[in-house]
Parts: sequence; structure tokens; C-alpha cells
Amino acid sequence: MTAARRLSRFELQIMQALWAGGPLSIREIQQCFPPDDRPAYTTIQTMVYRLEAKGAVERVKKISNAHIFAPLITRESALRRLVEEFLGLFGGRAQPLMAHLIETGKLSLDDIQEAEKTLRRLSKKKENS
Amino acid sequence: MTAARRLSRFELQIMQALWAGGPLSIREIQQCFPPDDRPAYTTIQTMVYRLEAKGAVERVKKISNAHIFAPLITRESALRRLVEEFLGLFGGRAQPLMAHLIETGKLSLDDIQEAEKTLRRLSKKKENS
DNA sequence: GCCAGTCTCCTAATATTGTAGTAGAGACTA
DNA sequence: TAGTCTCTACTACAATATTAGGAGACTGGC
Repeated sequence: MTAARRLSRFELQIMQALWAGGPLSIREIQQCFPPDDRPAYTTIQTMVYRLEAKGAVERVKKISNAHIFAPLITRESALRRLVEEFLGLFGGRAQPLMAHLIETGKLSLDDIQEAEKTLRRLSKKKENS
Repeated sequence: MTAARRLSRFELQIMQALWAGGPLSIREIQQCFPPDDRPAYTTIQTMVYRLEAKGAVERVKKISNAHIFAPLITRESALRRLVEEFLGLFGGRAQPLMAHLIETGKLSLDDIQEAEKTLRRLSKKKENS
């Protein structure tokens, strides 16, 4: 079960850093935050420890006296969880979300076409099963 | 500025009721929750008051001795805010989100095709401007 | 071996969110 | 108009999230 518990916004930001940058030390995670709004070292630390308690990250090694943390849950599973929740707030329907993504230019035509292809493939597979 | 502050999950659920059902009283909002997990009247009340303090709802009239509340921010602007935040956590890219929606069957082929049409129309408009 | 710097571990204040009780005002009904 | 019911306004408290300080261990250079 990769599920893990619900992660807070801030916790997700830290996971984000780990997903993007591979195993990192506390200091390195801190450096992922913009200089003008960077939490204190110990703030990050507390979060990472909490993530560790939740089973979302683990210590993989020690460089000098610094622990190096790596994500234990995948970006995908976190995304799944989030989307679930997110859609729940909007009646479970994804369509308005899509519409919004398009209107704000977050989705390109290529993205959509790619999606369509995937979808066709999936539905065909279902037919055959 | 329709922006308003960030809304919590529960606050959004209340907004959801208001967006869906038009101006409502506290009691009516409460009734929007499933009977088997319905917060106390005063719990809803507190939330609505907080939403009022945040400028997300306002009192539009009084029926008998009950206040009627209406949303001050649109569903769209709240959605925009949420999506922004949401995507921020995933590097601002919408594609992985799409992929997920498809895999979990949240998006139908119709949805996609509709989206594609919209997108084509939009991009054409842009060309001409 | 000592010093400066960095890191860990523990602790804790503060803010935000979720939850709800109570007192009393106002409204409806017999 | 007395009784009952509903709603408001205020208050309280627990849980969670955010933020960070301080003491002391460890490391690397001199």
C-alpha cells in the first residue's frame, strides 16, 4: 500500500522537491524554495520528519553527518489521491476542470490529441475483454 | 478583486452548496450534506460566518428571522485558484493530470472531443487577432 | 585537539480548521 | 399571550498545519 495518509499543501511542496530532484538533504530541500519566501531550516526539517512518520519519505543514506531523504510514495499515487479529493469538491465531474484548463491555456492541442489516442486505445481494450 | 483568500476543503463544500442551490439559509446549507454525516447546525454556521469574513459570501436578505446567504465569488474564480495551486504542485503541467483523469475513467471520449473542438476554436481566434 | 560550521533531535508557540454548545432574540401557533 | 421552535450571535475547544528556537552531536580544517 503506497497510499499513505493525506498530505498537506506544504508537505506536498516538499515531496515535489524530492520527486523533481531525487534524494536530497534537508538543506537541499530548503534551497528548492524561492529565496524571498524560504522557510527556516528547522521548519523544513519538521515537515520532512513528519513525512517520514507518515511513510512518505525515508532516509536512504548519510553523507557526512547529513541524512539524505528519498520519496517512498510516487508522484502518481499522490496525484491520484489529490485528484480524487479535488474532483469530490466539484461533484466528481472532470469536465468543468478540463474546460478550465483549456481556457487558461494549460492544455495544448497536442495534449488533447494525445489524450484522445490513449482513450481510444483504452476503450478498445475494454471491448475485447 | 474577486480573489478572496484561500478556502479550506470544508469551506469549499459550503460554497459548492451555494453555487448549486442559489442563495440559501444556514439550515438549507446544512441539509445539503448527507444525513449520515451531517455537521451540526452551528458548525455550518461558523463556517458560513468565516466565509463571510473572508468575503466569499454575503447576506442578501432575511426571510422571517433567517439570513439568506449568497456566494460573492464565482465558482470559476474558485476553481481557477484551486487549479493554479494544484498544478503548482506538479510543476504547472496539466498533462499528467489529464493522463490520470483518463486512466481512472473520469473523462469520456465525448469530453475529450468537446475539449478538442473548443481548443481549435480558441486557437483559430487567436490567429486572427 | 580545537574551533567554526552544520546537522539532528526535541520542544513548542501560533494559526487555521473543524466541531459544537449556550443564551437569548424573534417568529409562529393554539 | 404563553409555549414552542428556529435562528443568531457569541464562545469554546480539539485537531491539524505551520513555523521555528535551542541544546548538543558530528565533521572538517588548521
